[in-house]
Amino acid sequence: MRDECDTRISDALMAWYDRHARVLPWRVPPGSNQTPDPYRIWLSEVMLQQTTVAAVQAYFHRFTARWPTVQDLAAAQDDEVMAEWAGLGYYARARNLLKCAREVSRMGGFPRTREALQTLPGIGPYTSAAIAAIAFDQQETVLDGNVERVMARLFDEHTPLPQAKPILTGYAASLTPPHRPGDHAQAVMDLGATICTPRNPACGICPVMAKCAARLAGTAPSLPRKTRKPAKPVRMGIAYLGRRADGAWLMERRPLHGLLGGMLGWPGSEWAEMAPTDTPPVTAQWRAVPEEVRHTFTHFHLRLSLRVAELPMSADGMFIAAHEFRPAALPTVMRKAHALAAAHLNISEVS
DNA sequence: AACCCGGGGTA
DNA sequence: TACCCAGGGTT
Repeated sequence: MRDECDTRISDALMAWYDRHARVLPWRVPPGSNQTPDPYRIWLSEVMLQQTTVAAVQAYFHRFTARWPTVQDLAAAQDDEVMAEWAGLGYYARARNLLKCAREVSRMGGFPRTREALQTLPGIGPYTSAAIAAIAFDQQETVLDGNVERVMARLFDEHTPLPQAKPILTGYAASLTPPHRPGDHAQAVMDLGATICTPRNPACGICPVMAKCAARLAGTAPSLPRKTRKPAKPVRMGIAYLGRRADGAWLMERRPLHGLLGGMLGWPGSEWAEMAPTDTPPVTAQWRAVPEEVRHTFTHFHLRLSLRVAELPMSADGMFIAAHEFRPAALPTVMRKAHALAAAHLNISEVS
């Protein structure tokens, strides 16, 4: 934290933000007399981790309608929260969200400093700074993908990420003003999201174009530099979608840690680069579905073969009753598998 | 420091 | 296809 900053750039940014701030459901508009609700700021920041604003909005509305306060969320059941999070991805966020809500509820409210916030589950360097600045008006500096890009361009920094992170943090800190640090943070992120975009930045309408070293050098579109990531391997697997005569589905709760941790899923093989062996969870007349489910995760492509069967009422395993089965409560790959299997079984079910 | 962890939009 | 997105946790 520092007391002086480059006011030429930050003033221009703030003036732009006052006129062009995005309207977002968790945001207090610039010039408003409202006080930000730390619960809503925290919830939005966690949802926005590696997730676009467009994808978050509907989830934010559902969560805040169902759980208006952190105490409400703290009192929720784990399964309800995981089901409500389904489809948003990075499911460790949902588990940490609940842990965090319960700690905060027990403490009687959110701590106000970056240091204290960062000890809470799911709150790291970025999110702690964002909450401290936006919800509690503290002079903290956020560094996310937007800020990295804006700083790399403003200062024409060619050091590749992630090596450049400390350098870019220094630049960002040098611009953070003592007044309205939260609006400043949101201004930089709005600039990165709407003007200083990864490709084809709109330098011609940028409020800080006169101070941008990369625009002067003509290097803006190529910044920030990043080390190339290796190509994703393809993994294969088999999933078994068994349905009883009463409409109940054979499912399993995935282990708490690891891929899709804590979510409902279909029993099946491991997902590996070697072709899987066909080992059904229960004995039945399994039929192969001719098409595959294709899905891409963070670090691999999955090609999932499906087997379907009608199971006897006496079959062992965890069954989800027809009236409790909701495709929307499944992670996307499991929802895709169900949609394909249902089409193959010619089941007419409302999703 | 390296690795793990979703899903959707975009060029 | 590859990159991007209001990153954090684990080892």
